[in-house]
Amino acid sequence: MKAIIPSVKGTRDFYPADMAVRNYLYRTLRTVSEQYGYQEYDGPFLERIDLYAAKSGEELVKEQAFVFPDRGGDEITLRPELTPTLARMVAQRQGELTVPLRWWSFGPFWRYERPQKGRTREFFQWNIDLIGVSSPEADAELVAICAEFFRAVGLKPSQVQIMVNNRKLMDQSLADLGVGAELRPRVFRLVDRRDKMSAADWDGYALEMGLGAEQLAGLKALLADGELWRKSEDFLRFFAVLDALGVREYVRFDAQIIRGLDYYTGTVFEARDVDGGRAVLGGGHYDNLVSDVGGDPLPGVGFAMGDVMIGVVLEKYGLLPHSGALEGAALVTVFDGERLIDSFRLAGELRQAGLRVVCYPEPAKLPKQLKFADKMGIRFALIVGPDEAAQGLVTIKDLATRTQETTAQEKAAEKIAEMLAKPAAV
RNA sequence: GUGGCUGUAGCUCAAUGGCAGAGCAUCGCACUGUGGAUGCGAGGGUUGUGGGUUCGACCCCCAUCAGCCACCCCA
Repeated sequence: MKAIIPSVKGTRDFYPADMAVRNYLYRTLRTVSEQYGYQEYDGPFLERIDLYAAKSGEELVKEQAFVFPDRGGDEITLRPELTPTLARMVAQRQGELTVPLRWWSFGPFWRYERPQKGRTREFFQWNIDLIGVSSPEADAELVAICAEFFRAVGLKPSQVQIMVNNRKLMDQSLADLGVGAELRPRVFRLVDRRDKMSAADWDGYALEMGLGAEQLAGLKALLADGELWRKSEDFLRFFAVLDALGVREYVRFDAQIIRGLDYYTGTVFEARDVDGGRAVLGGGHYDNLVSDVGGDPLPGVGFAMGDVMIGVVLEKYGLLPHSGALEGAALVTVFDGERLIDSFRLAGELRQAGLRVVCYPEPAKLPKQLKFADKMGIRFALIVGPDEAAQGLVTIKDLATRTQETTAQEKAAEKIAEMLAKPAAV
């Protein structure tokens, strides 16, 4: 191959088969979102850098956003996340929006990261938030939506688990251990890193930051305590909702889940491939998001799921749709040069009747045309040769069932609908 | 941004420093009114790119780009 201009690093080309996967995700998460009464929204793909500088932390803007000057000299960024945009949109119309808001979105985002498996520089993300209520039930609803999505794509609780914790509970538990308030944020970071360090290093790090030996022992006991949530009234209510919604089996308490983001103030959760440990989505409860961009305080809970990692996981479990097929489509074959125009005419009539129709664009041998239909996943092939043409007939061949019948051309659309209704089997 | 591994046909991969190959896929033919099989055949390569060492480089060295892995980060 010579001199093909390469694509931008970390971007993906969406061939029809890839596009089918992307649309499958979009369709599925839309269905789940809408079943819970959430409304779709979106913001601009370009934002002023100030929007993120105000909030998300230095790392995001300085290291991981695509930033460039526009012709007027303003610093513009390709959006690396949606939450600040959401906060602004809510703040701008805070007086007129009816809370609680239930909003979702699916669109492209860009982060200037080093690409690897499950991580690209251009990706799609599902964002879904419930804003305006602060209750364990609201948090549970979002977690339930996660679980419903997993169920909808065929992921089982044995394959993916949503792990939940609560920062307030952890904060209180640390206080009970005698850990001072000023030290607790650093202990959170420590907890967040536990799987990334050796046990010895982790212990050393803990002691170094000022934890006493008995406090460290207490912390370890805390992290290992799978029943810690039972001490929390909020958690009891939270899990009761998940029970009621029938998704309890997807969710489990894990005191080690902290999440990196500073703005989470209560419930935090992330979902992972059980056999791989990589997070496919994450979210939590926040109290101050809207006030951070200048609005009045308004609590909320939400999560974000990228298309890349969930795609990797679905692929791994063989849950991606084998796409490419032109569902329910028909191919009108071309018998010879003289009848080419008749084929186009028939194709046009069938389209008028509501069918998805491909017309072979030139005369060719019948086997070749049938092979083409096969490879394209087109189920029906229509043949009008001299025999049929003389009587205004058409032969409809069902490639899936290997059967065919000949009918009047006017009845072809009807006949195909009839054949479509029958399961293809095979 | 840091460290490491890997780049050979569309795909998966071979080839002691000595003639760049196979399978699958694609296309054609067997097959002028019937598809997934079979057989035969064809096309397809500046070995990621650019330098260097060597009589000679897919192979060794340097750089660069890309993919992957770990870190970082995970909005």
